[in-house]
Amino acid sequence: MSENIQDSPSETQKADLATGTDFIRALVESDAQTDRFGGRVQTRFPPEPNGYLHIGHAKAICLDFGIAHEHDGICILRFDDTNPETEDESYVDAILEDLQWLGFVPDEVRHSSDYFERLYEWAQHLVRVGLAYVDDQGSDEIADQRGGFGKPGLNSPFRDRTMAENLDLFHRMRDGEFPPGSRVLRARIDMQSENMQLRDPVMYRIRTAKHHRTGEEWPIYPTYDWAHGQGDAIEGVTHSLCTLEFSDNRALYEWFLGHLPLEQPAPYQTEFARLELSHTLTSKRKLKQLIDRGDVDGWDDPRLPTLRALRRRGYPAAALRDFCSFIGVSRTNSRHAIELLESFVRAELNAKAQRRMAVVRPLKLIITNWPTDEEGRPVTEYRTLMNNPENDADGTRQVPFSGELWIEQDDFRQEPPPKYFRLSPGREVRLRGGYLVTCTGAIEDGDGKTTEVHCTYDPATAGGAAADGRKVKATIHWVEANHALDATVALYERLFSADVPGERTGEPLDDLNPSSREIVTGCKVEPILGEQVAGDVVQFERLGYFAVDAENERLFHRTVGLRDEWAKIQKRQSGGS
RNA sequence: UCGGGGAUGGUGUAAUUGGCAACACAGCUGGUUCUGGUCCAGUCGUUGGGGGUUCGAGUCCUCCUCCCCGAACCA
Repeated sequence: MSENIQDSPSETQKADLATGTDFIRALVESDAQTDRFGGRVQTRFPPEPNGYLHIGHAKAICLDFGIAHEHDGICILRFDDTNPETEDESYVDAILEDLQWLGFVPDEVRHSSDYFERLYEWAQHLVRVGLAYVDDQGSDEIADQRGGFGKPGLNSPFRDRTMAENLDLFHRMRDGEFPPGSRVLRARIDMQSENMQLRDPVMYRIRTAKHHRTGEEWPIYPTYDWAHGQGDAIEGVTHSLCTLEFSDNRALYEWFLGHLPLEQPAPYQTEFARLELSHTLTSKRKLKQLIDRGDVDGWDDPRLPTLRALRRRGYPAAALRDFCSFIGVSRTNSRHAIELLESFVRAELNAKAQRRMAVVRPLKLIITNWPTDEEGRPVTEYRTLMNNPENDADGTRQVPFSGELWIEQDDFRQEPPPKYFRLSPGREVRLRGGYLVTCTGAIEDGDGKTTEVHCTYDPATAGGAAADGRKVKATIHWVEANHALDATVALYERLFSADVPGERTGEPLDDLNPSSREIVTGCKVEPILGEQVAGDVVQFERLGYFAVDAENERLFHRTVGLRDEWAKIQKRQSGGS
């Protein structure tokens, strides 16, 4: 199930062009040379188990694991579970599963909650040396006293308690003597600091919620700032990589570690820009809102950027990894075009996905000169088609063919527009892997809608090549009508129509694309598609890549469409630009 | 308002650390092709603004502008 990604070569040519160095790798490299950590490199990936992993996490994962492994170091998966009110075991499992799918195996799995006892000891140490105190105020008062940008804060009236009193109170907090919210332990730093993070930040709060691992053992819980760097130090992390919004927390990270009796050199934090993608969102809160409102079906709805959704949609993990390595890391806030991600998906799938034929919007095609049997039914024969012209090793398959076929409605026009190469009266095209056929006419219903196309075939063109070397301008796909399987196809478009959801109005939901999903039933697919299993991704020739749904093997999710030259031409013709 | 960070084509990332601004995506043109796919060739186009140092500046100095983050007992 898991792949050894360190040893596997880049999956695509593009990935080979990825830059080998970035500012973080340069930093790590220089530390390795100056022997700051005795030549050791260790990282960690620290998700909070309160939501699902998304494409943004994939970037961090590739970085954290990539850097450690490049230096023969380890990367620990650490669940940052310091807030029992929002965290849950089910997310732990989901994160493990998604991480493995992405292709990474943590060298160790830990939890911040493993360190509660050690953290408690260290906190007492800080109290003893006068660097932490118990504040009896509520969160509103503390917030009021914190001041603002350019406005210094006020010292808490409890800031100068004696060490003995602080220690006693802190012990009693731990013993559960006080109600939630009544007291906190604060670091005693500087209420005048221009860095708000340093204005006596809270280290412990009192909570009665049941913790998913420690149960009711602890009535007090460390905050992120008090747990994170300490967890890094306990594990032996050397390079603590996180996103830009934690930049101001770095001073606090260093302050805590600088005042603790550590045996090893302290790890240090480096920030990088988080991954943003056009036409989508990675905010947990907003994602949850989409689900709660019913805009999407759930956390694995293929329109979402969560890893489970991407997997369900058919995005190969290798494409995600290649993409992440290609975009690199920097400190510049930016938003990558989702088209770039898609180009990696196509590159990977073009090489790996087997070809199949499927007709999404069927139109009957009758070959009027096709032989029939004694009972007047069209004779069936089997054509041999390549499973993947990009990879001979994938071999061939037999596909039934007869004089009664389904073709795509788009592939016939009674009156062809300029540059339209497909079927229309009098026009000859190739049925892929079959024969050259010439359209002799079409039947319409009362509303002028074409219901049946009539053609004659040239028996001398079996396989699709004309003996006389004559060329046709189009090759279309088909499915033999009497052997066809019915299927349903889910066509996806961008979830948000705007490049940057919410840029106009401030509300991303205003930019929701109302037609981000179209479910088409009554599709006709070749019989072998009945043998695909959940998660398989194939190319429907001329249409795109499609993934077999996990529960319904006759439901195909469109992973991504093929590049479509004809669509571009039409767009230009309709005066697009 | 204070502090921190950032700005290179349409988009994103690079530039041997002061020496011909490159790569990819997107676009466009053409070629190949039994997928209007793939592939191949070509093409378009870039250092936020002013001043300075220098033979030479994306890179150094200086002023300005704009953008992002920060005032949870969230992470």
